[in-house]
Amino acid sequence: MAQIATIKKVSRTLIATKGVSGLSLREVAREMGVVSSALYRYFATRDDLLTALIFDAYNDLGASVERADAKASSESAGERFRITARAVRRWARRHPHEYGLIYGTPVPNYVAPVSTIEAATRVPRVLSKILSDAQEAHPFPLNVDAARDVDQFLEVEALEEVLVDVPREMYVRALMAWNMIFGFLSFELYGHYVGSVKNANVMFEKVLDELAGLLGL
Amino acid sequence: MAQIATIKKVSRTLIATKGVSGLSLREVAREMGVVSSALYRYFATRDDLLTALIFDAYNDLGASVERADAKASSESAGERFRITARAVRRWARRHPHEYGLIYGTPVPNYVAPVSTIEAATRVPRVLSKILSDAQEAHPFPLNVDAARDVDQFLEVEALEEVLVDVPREMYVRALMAWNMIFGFLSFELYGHYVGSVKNANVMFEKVLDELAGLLGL
DNA sequence: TGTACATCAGTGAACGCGCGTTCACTGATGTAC
DNA sequence: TGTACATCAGTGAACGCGCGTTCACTGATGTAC
Repeated sequence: MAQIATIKKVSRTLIATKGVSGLSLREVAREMGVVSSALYRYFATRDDLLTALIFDAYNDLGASVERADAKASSESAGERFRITARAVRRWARRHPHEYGLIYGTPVPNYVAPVSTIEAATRVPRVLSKILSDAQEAHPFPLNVDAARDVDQFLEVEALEEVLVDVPREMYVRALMAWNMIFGFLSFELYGHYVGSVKNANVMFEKVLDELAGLLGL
Repeated sequence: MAQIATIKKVSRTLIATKGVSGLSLREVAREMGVVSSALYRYFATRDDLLTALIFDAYNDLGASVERADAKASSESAGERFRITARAVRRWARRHPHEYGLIYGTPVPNYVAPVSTIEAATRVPRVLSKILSDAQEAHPFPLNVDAARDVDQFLEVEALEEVLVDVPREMYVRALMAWNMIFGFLSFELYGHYVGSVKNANVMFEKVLDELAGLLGL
């Protein structure tokens, strides 16, 4: 295995036990049975390693979700929505610390490079495609008011490249659904459902039902 | 000012610049012009200080929200809901790092003591009171199905103590609204709306409209 | 009113630790002629 | 086929740093008789 891949793999298991702030080049090196300065051949700095991990996390999540949707291509839009949302959740539960890397509290003073932005849109793109397919199959009655001032508070030009063929009337609800899915996962993974939700699997399905209703799926 | 209060105050400003993981007793001491061992008179360990800060954050947020709702007591339920949700958001934006302390990625290996749990329910309690008042004033048509298996996946006994007089049919949507508000703030504060939402104030209002609709407010 | 003692807040040195990063280096492997 | 050289992966010592925590201590303030 290329050393870069090994370093990243070890880093991921380290993050899984100690959290992001506990990731240190020295410990990665120790774990690999190599001297710490050896890693500088592959990553110029600790932040560069972090960037690579963040980039990979977005892409790994994105690829999982794309795969799930591809397998569900013959299903109804409502079913596709649920299947892809479940894929997001499955990935998050399997990789909680990588989830934290991309959706948790940002590392102070760390600035994500532009390259991660594109990777970050893979999930929204899938959800968006489902919405536009649904709208095409049987149009959902749209509230005309909902589109009127949307350009006042949303970046419509940028959004149009992700929410392709999704009517502007749906933008707010589409963003809400996206946000709700990740908000749910943060609550689930970070323990805020302790004492209120005892079966997150079922609760997630209920939330998906509500979101599907909101989106006309 | 009692030294304990000073230590906490300095810790909060330190967290605000360096993040939670950057909080160190030595730096707090330095900032106070005191030797680091002096702090051990007040906090037996770094984690104890962290616990105090988390406890305070929940209570500070809870008190803000309670105050906002108390001032809005003569408003309609829909207006009270919006006012208190805005109070949550205002607090979060003014104290982003304390928000992160309680709703961000948990500190690895840190276990919150039971005492924080009660403090954490202050916000849900306010939202819940608004719901039950609304239901009393003009009952919202409830979907009977929504209450049937609720005890299968929710901690109904515990929830009944927070969601007092709120019909079980509303539990799922009530939890969703609570989760959505904090999910929104995490996205806003952690930069996930960069490139899609350009005016979070307006977007937040749209989200509140949708949630109010869902809750029958 | 004065003395004796206890309490309290903070001092300063030290412990052992881990970190990111630099730098001159060695030794193995691959390439060119 | 053999020699000379370049490339590559990793070494090991060192830099300067900050951390949490312990411990015996000093000196000021408060209290009791």
